[in-house]
Amino acid sequence: MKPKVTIEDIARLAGVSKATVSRVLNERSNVKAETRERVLRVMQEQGFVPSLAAAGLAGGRSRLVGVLTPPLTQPTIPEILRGVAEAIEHTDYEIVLYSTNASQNPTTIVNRILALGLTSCLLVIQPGPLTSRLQQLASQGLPVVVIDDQGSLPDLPSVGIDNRVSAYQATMHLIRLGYRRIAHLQGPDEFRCAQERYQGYQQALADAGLPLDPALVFSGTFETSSGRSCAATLASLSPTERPDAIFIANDQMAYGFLSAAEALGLRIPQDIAVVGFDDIPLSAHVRPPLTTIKQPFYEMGRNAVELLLSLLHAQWSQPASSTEGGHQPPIRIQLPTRLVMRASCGALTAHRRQEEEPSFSDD
Amino acid sequence: MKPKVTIEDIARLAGVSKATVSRVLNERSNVKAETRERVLRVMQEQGFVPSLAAAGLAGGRSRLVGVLTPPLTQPTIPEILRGVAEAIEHTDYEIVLYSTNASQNPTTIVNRILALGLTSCLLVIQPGPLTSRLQQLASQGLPVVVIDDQGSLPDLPSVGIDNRVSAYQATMHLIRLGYRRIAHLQGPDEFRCAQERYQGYQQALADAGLPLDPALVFSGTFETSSGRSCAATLASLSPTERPDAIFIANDQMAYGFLSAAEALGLRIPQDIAVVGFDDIPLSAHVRPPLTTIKQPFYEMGRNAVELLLSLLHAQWSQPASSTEGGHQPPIRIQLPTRLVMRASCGALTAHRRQEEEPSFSDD
DNA sequence: CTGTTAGCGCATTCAT
DNA sequence: ATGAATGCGCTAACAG
Repeated sequence: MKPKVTIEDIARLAGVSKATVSRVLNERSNVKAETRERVLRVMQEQGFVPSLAAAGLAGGRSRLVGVLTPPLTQPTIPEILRGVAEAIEHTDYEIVLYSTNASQNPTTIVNRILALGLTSCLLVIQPGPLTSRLQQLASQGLPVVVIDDQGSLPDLPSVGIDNRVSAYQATMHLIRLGYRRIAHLQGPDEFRCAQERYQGYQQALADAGLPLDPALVFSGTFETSSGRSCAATLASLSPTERPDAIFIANDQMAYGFLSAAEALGLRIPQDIAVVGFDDIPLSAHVRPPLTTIKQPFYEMGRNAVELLLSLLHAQWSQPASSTEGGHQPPIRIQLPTRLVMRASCGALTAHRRQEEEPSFSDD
Repeated sequence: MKPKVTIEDIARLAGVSKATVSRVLNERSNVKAETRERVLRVMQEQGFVPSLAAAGLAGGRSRLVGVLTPPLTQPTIPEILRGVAEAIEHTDYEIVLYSTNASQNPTTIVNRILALGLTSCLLVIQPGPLTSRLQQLASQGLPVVVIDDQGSLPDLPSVGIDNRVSAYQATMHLIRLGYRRIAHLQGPDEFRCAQERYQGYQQALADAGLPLDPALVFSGTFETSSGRSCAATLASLSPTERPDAIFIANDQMAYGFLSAAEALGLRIPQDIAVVGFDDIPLSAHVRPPLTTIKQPFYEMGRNAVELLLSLLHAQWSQPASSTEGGHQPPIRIQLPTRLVMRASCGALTAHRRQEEEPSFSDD
């Protein structure tokens, strides 16, 4: 079908041995400059591209990175993957995509991935239930990097954000706007990020000398429905009992809150100001547009790839580093977040800025 | 690091030759039932999974499907990819993801993909500029399937929708609601789907005995800004000149229209009813929620994979089918679309249904 | 039905 | 600095 150009062809045409061609490909050992150029030229002419499959097999070092993701329709994922793809683009690696749907056991998948022997390293988004398995693999020497946009922060190389500080900023923003009775809708306790965001909320109140009213702290599931029931609860309170603002631990719940609030006659932000967390694409387009903490998803993807590749290369350099965990201190890349101000927090009620008009990006 | 279990191990433990093990793996030739079971058992015990890389190399038939996509942040893509991933899931193939960003020449990428020799077939979403290159490859025998959510309908195996019929439905829906002066905002002429949608619009008017007023047909770019300028134009018309409804060729432009209309004081749907095309996730959440034609993106992904794999297997079965194009009739899978009624078309103004309330899905 | 023999395209020892 | 030989893990002809 397609007469693939092989190293052998190049070798013949350039009048050298296959080994030499391989040498100029991998730039490892020394090749006389003149020879190298000749080989390179022939490769150019023939449009030669080495077979990743064969190279991986022979060298034992596959240049495929496995990327394990939740369903791509989860709103945070595409932007992360865009960062991953862009970072990979600049390397000679390729992405093997393993997109899991909820119905399958992730551990099984991981095992299958590894057994296939295709990929030599793994990038995992939202590790969730398979954290322990990943830790085991990592300690056995498999380069693994975790992107924890949910902030699970396992004992693994990871990139993510500082949830505590970010939540602090969100809460403090409300405080600065003059709100005093500030509620919080938490994520589920199992998520470390939920705890951290709660801590940030607490800390902000404390620093501002505001009391922490347990009656104003609601527990949610990170899903839309939690937002709705929270809104219902607040709507049933008398205006004096009711908080004047709320920090909601993720945008998804905030959507539910907004939508239910509207139906229940609670005006946002006049009756209750809202700040969310994540800044997924929809957040700019709900009514009112949601003030929220922007997670740098794209950058998380990029950084994760860079970290993963550096781990991989480090492993290739140091051949016999203890088969069992060399127990390197787990690397953590923490990216800055940013408060995105929109209408839901009430900051723009006085003087709306054009930038914050509901407009849709042109792509 | 990880002592991979090889065929050789299995062969030794099961007391057979490597070839036999390979045979039970590929289920091609006959193996005595007893032997097969023994081998299978050993494989189970050892947790053996054959190396895709090696199998591909040796057999010349890689089980990796290359998937070429625009940036994942384009709103139609994640849902398509979800379908692709799910379909692949059920097979023993894996996905190699090539996500392109606008800045790179897609033809170069395609060449690189093929040269790598990793993948033996290609799934292309939104082929756009590289259609001719793909056709060439396909005629050389490379299994290629195109998902044309933009409806470019090349001379290649493809899955998509019937844009003409769908546009007809959209327009006819407005007509049935009683609108008589119905405008259309077109996509760019280069896109075949834009033409087809325009034809559907025309046909609907004709069938209803309504005149086609060229002054009510606007040309756009499929981007948000087109929607905005179109809205501006309509706002400048006197109420009698102004159309009472508009069919917009994609949702993206409809967003611009909605957003600008609001700013300009045009009420949707009271002043102008709007129907879009695509039904991307945002469409349920803009104000007012957008009535639109739903493209079955998920199913498109699934069907594309199935078609691609069937092509691939067909090729493996018929060994020497003309190196040059056997010129099979280009297969086309056409999936049904569906009109999703929301508020922007005015159909719900009288009796709103709960289903159409702005609510957010719980996932 | 099953074992034996060759490679797939490349990286990596050895030699020279 | 370069060539020759060996093998990665597997499939695909061959033989028997």
